[in-house]
Amino acid sequence: MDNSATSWFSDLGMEDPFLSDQCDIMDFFDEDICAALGNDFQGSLPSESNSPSCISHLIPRSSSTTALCNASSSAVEVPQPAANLCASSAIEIPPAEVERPARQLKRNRSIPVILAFGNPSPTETVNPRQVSLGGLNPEDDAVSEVLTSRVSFPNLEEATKSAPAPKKGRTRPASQTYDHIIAERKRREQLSQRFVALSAIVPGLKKMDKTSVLGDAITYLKHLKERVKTLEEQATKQKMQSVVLVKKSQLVVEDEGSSDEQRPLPEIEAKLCDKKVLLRVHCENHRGVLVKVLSEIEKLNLAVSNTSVAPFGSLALDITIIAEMDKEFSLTMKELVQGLRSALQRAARDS
Amino acid sequence: MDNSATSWFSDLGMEDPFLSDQCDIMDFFDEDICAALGNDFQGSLPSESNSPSCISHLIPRSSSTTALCNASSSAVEVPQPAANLCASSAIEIPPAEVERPARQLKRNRSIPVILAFGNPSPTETVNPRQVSLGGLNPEDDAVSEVLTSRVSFPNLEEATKSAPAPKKGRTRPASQTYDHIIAERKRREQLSQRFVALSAIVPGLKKMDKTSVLGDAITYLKHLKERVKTLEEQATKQKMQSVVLVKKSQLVVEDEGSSDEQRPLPEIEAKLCDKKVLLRVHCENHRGVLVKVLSEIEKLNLAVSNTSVAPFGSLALDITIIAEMDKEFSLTMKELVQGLRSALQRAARDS
DNA sequence: AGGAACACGTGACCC
DNA sequence: TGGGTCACGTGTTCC
Repeated sequence: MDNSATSWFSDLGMEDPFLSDQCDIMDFFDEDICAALGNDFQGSLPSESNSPSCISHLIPRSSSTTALCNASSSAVEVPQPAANLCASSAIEIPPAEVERPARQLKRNRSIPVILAFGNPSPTETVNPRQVSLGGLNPEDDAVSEVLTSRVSFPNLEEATKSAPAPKKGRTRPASQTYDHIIAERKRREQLSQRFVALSAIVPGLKKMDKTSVLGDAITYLKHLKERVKTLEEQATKQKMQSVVLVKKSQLVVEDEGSSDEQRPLPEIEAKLCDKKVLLRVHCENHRGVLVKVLSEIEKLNLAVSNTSVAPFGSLALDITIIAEMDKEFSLTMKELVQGLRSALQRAARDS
Repeated sequence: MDNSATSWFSDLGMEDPFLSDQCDIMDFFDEDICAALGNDFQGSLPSESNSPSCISHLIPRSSSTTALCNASSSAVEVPQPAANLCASSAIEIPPAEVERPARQLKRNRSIPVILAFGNPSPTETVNPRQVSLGGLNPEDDAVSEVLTSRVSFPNLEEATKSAPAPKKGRTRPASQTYDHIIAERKRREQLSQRFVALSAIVPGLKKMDKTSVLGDAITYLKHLKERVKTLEEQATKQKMQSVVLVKKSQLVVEDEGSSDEQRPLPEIEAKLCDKKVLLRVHCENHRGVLVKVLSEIEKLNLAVSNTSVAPFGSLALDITIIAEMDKEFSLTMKELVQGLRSALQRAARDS
């Protein structure tokens, strides 16, 4: 039981592909493009912050290793026509260069049974329109106009933090924004992978959203923990159970067919031959139980001639006693067993 | 075994406060302020999108029920100096009105042992200033200048979507952005709660970040699953085995009800606990019977760890043996009992 | 300085 | 259509 809380790390070996590191999948994008264009692009933005997903289009995304359901071939990866806007002039990024497969059609819910937190591979992404540049309305000419004119914003140079020199700013030096973005993506992807891995092992998952998965995983984990606990203590104590009590039934009642076991441990068996008594006691290994048994036996006017005690299992004790009755005093085995049992139960209660 | 995959939902009852709904904690902010200022504010921004955390300051945040570690005094919450700007003019939000306690000093790492995903509760947050509206650089006058002039951006009216009428837009009707934001906050908070709940259950957690918690939870869950599995099959196979077969041996050998028992005297009884075997043999007291029994036991790859023999009556012998079997070698009690019986009968025939 | 982790607001998408 | 979920880029903090 105690080791279950400490030794479970042993199977941390990557038996599961989900838990493998695969940090390498992120080394995919053209660093030159990022280095060359990124700064200019960022510089041309109104200023720090804002346009949350605007710069993202410069950083192509890997084909989402998270997805489980990308076995659907299709593959074609429509190259996103009509990628209008995105800070049109003043930014000299060839839009064809910027491939952005993942953003549109984010969750491929066509296979709902397999959940995939994360982009389910850009298979059959038919609509290429909708660049959705950072919340900006595509196909809205007015907004596009706004963007364009915003790029030609007068004090552009002031807002520009060109080089990795942060001028005066509080925020990132603009060369690290890249690393920041891809690091964050990597983190997110890893987390999503863990989520699908988790949802794969938790049974009976009804809802597949992250919160539900986590919640059900928690209750399931609790359930497992408790089950292990009961199973473990049953494995030690209660395992003797049936064996043991079947024994007792032999003496007292002999109810054979019923598989009703589960009686507590003090199992006592007595045999009589002439005036000699063979006594077997199988009980929990508490302190003083042997003395208790022996003193109880002597109380019953039995003279012990042989005794043997041995531990069995983790917490059981096996006692064998041979004793002899007084000639004039005869005792039924039933009385003997019952007296002994009650004495043992009293002792167990007191301890 | 099979029910373990289906019946664990039974303890879904909210024994755990982390899993309680507590959706009500979100009804906190002043809707009037939001309705009155929000639209104007949003309209005064250059256009849709951008400034990701700009509107958020109008929506005060609840006192982060997620945090676990706010017992840490420490408390003082340095009030982030010089939080000027953020769309200074044109936006008539009294900064005192806008209390934004949670953003600064996000994770209270003063108690690293208790993890707390989420804001460590804004208790005794002294500073109400620091609007820090959006990702804009505070204390940067140039940027502030840029912002100011941006607000006076010429085609502001074009970008303005005043009412919940989305004019033409693709995005949200701007009255729902509130609900969106708080819904998202609620979702995030729930998720974080689940994370701390999970991290409280998984033992031996070394790193406390979400990814590690999830990963360790996964391996731990796998470990538990496997343990339950082995425990269960051990509980069924091994237990039933011993039970049933001891039973059967009893059936064959003993019939207790008649006072005259012990007919075919080799009475053998075996119990199994883990890999330990308790063996009791009650037989006629022939010469060499103990050696016979012991050698037979060793032939079965059982290592005797304790033995006791005592005469009982005139011609009976009572032997108690405790032995252990090899780990890889599993022996059914039936085989054990039968092998021993045949050996003893052979020995009795030969003598 | 620079990586790592987090919460945030936001647009997109689905039912 | 609206509530719910997701991934994204970003600002921020910690080491």
